Amino acid sequence: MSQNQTPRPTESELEILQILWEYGPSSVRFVNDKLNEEREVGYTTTLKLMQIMADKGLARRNTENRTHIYEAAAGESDTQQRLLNRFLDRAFKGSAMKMVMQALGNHKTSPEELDEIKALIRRIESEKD
Amino acid sequence: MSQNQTPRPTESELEILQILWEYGPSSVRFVNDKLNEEREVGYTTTLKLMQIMADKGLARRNTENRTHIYEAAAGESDTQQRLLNRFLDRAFKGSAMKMVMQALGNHKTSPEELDEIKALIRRIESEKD
DNA sequence: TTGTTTTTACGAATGCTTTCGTATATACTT
DNA sequence: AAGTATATACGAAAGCATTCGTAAAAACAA
Repeated sequence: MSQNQTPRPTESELEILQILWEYGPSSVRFVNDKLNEEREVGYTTTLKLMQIMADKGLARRNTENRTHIYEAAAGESDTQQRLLNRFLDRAFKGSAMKMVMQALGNHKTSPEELDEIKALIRRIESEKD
Repeated sequence: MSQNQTPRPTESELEILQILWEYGPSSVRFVNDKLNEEREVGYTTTLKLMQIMADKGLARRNTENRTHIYEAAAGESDTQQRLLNRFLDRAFKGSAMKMVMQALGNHKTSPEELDEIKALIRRIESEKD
């Protein structure tokens, strides 16, 4: 029997994951410094959170050296997909359409981005075989 | 000085708001029954939640009769928009594009829905003036 | 009127997330 | 070697969301 899927991260955990995804395996010090560019967070607060994340299986850590190095256990896209599905259910009763319409409607989307979406739609449509 | 914006609903509160949006002003009994179609929830649990929602300004209630009637204070679209913006920031660092691509890519979207989105894109493109 | 049902009100327990103080170990500096 | 800086570990406090027990009031039924 293998382990279950990694659990859903809390908001603070997600904030840390974003940093791990962007910069790769990092020390607590590094992550805490990054967090403090946004808002004040105590070092031991970040440490504790990252320890919990390792416990939960959200992050892996290398403890060979004194300074432990943490890395995200799950990929960014996988995690986003899971969070998105859940959010979709809760806030939009599962209607991806409604949500996409809201997102496109209210976020001023650039022409280039619209082109990208059109390209994606064409790709999806042609995959129908 | 007027009141601040209505606060962000928690997950349980959102569940109740969905019912209020769908069925309009409702009693605690009605909402609790609806919730119980999905999962078991005690009556006083629902009552308490709805009282808190009234406190927070998420719902308004009419207390003229013995059975209080609650209604959502904010509209569904407004609330969805606010939740979406926040979710976008947290999970997708604010990139609506990335999220839309994920949503379209992984949710099997029907041809009709794709057409709707194409229509929306055309509308956005033509609004450029 | 007396007992039953339905409703609101209140408070408290539980559980989860976040924050941080303190202790201890390890490395670095002089 | 002694003192300072940096790291992990641990536990507990604080805050918030959720759940529910109990009491009191109001309506209804016999």
